[in-house]
Amino acid sequence: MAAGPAPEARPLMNKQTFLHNFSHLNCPRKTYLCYEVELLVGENSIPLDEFAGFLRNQGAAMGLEHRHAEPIFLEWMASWNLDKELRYRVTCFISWSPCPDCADELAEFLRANGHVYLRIFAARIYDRFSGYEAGLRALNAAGAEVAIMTFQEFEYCWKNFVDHQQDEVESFPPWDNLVVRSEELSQRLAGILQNQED
DNA sequence: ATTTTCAAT
Repeated sequence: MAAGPAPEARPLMNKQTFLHNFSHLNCPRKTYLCYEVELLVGENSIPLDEFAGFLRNQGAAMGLEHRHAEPIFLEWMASWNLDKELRYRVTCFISWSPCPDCADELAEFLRANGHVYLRIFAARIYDRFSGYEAGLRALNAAGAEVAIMTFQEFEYCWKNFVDHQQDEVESFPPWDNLVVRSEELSQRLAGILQNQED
């Protein structure tokens, strides 16, 4: 292998931050979003490591504009200038599912960017605002795959987005009832996506 | 924390 430049050390999430924010046992007032991008070439997908990382929503500080995680992510995506002649799959792992407004913004983005396929795995369903069901359906209808994170996705994030401080990746430490809670949320989401009413 | 929702819907 030729010795290229040192790989960019992309920021990794603190272990406690991940466990606290993605757990079903908590309802933190903040949202974390991990993302990765693959280039789709024929039957293959090529991970684009320069477009992988995580972010969180902004706000809660006095005087600063509150921003949900999704508009920030949309801004980042726009800055990447992904080639419209190519096809990409963008995957997000987000600790709260998108609120109605963010779901609409994401749907609008997808309508304007047919070269981007979006998958969203949410740890929990954010149902604080009325219309959240319709928002998730709109996102789904715009072509996004919307799903609940299962053990597999939590473990994947743990391996790929979390700082283990050592070379060896510790195995993901699941919380109580992870599998059951994830399954319940998946059932609930399936009902939301199938339903035509609110 | 026996925390409960991207805080102020």
